[in-house]
Amino acid sequence: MVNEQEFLAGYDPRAYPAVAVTVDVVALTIRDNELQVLLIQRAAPPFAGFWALPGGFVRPEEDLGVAARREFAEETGLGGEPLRRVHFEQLASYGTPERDPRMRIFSIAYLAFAPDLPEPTAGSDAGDAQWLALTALPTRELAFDHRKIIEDGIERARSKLEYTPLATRFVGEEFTIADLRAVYETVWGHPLHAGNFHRKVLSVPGLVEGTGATTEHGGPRGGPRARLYRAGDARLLHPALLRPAREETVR
Amino acid sequence: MVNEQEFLAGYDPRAYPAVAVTVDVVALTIRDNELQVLLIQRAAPPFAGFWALPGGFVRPEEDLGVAARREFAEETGLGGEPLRRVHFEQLASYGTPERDPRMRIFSIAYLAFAPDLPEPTAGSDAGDAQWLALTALPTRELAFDHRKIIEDGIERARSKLEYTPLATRFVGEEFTIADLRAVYETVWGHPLHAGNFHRKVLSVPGLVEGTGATTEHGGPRGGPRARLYRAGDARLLHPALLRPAREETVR
DNA sequence: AGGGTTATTCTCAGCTTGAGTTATTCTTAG
DNA sequence: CTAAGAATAACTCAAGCTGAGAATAACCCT
Repeated sequence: MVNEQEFLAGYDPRAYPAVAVTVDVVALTIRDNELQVLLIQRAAPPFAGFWALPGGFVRPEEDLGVAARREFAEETGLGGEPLRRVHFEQLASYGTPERDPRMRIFSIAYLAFAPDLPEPTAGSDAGDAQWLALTALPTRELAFDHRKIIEDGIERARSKLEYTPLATRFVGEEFTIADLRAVYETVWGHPLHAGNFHRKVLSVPGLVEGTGATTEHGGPRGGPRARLYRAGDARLLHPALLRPAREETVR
Repeated sequence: MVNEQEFLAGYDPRAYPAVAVTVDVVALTIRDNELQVLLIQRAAPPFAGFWALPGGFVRPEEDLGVAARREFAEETGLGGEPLRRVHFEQLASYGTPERDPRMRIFSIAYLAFAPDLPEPTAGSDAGDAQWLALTALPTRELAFDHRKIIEDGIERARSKLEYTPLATRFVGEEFTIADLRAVYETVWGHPLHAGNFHRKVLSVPGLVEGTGATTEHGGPRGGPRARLYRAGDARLLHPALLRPAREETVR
């Protein structure tokens, strides 16, 4: 047994089997009223033909968050202002020795939240990138431990909706309370009481601020014009917008 | 620009400058009514004489969590059942290119919560390991980005007390409600209403379960014998035990 | 013009919270 | 031995928040 000092001082890590560090991005968006995740189809082994998260090696002088944004941008063709509206945060790291059959690869996963984006095929250099609905995920063959990473990302997203204004990242610059409610219902996967949600959203300080304007028309199936809102300046929601407790998740 | 498949398939990462992956452990405990963190004093450059988190390289066939536990055990001399009572969880990863002057080192930080432990000098192989009160931290010179890592760990601990039974990890097997309250007050850094805390702890399902026994004596300055409790089987607290909102943290 | 749909506002009971109080048990100082 | 001080545990009460349901009004479509 040696301690850190001796280890760092007396040992050349280059003598170790090489390791590599990648970033993988769990990019979530809402399309067609479904939560969708960005996947690319692998062309080469291992896991050729399997679907995988966008990601790749961190470059020598590159910061982790920068690498995650770069990988996301490469696959989606997104840049400039639209890219700035996408929220990135570090999710977790994965480093089981056998997670990649070629060598020891540590992956630092990032979570990205984007408003409704176009199919990524146009303008990107990824031959086979696509948004996939979460409901279609169980039947897909996923590479490496990416299924686990996606599950972790979804759980993070669900809980972050509770106590941060993250939901506003899934909608456009201006939105209605119903738009916001649709985000919560989609991510949490069950319907909410429209009246109570409305009351709650307006009562939490800094969640949304009114623009004074309304939608041009009512909804496609009727109803009055809805008021438009912008994201407020809160970074945490107090009191939080809690999802209904499910007994199973507690124990 | 190449995508992940081409990159992984066509590029030998060994041609890159070598990178290394370490784990660092933010181990928190409560001693003398203060939140304390485990630090070791570096003997060799860089940052010789500075204090640092226990940590070291992840071994070739070693899982991340295992590496974190190993590093913690090496510094504290802890093993067996006492070590099993320590809670470990992954905190975050740090990989800024210039965070270590020698080479590109990615660090995956873990957070550990332990009940009152002895000074780590006895039985460990770390010449200069010690528990340091958080209040003494600002005047210490810390190596690398370890100050930032500790801050992230503390914030994580504070918020995990709210919605998990983590506080029971800072006390012994059996404890009184007052013991538990002391944990919350110490970690959150401000006093709580004893009566309300008592009511709340007993009303959250699965947080604690009574043992039927009481303490042998009353408190050192008087008061009746307190009932003893054990940790319950809840993994999440519903409803959560929220810390009083501080306006500054919200925006 | 009328039926169905939706945004927004109300009502109301039940629950939780913050703050304060009370009864009781125990330690310590005198 | 006794009184003062301290802490546990239980209780009260007002205020705020939640879930459920309903009312109102604006708007789409046929």
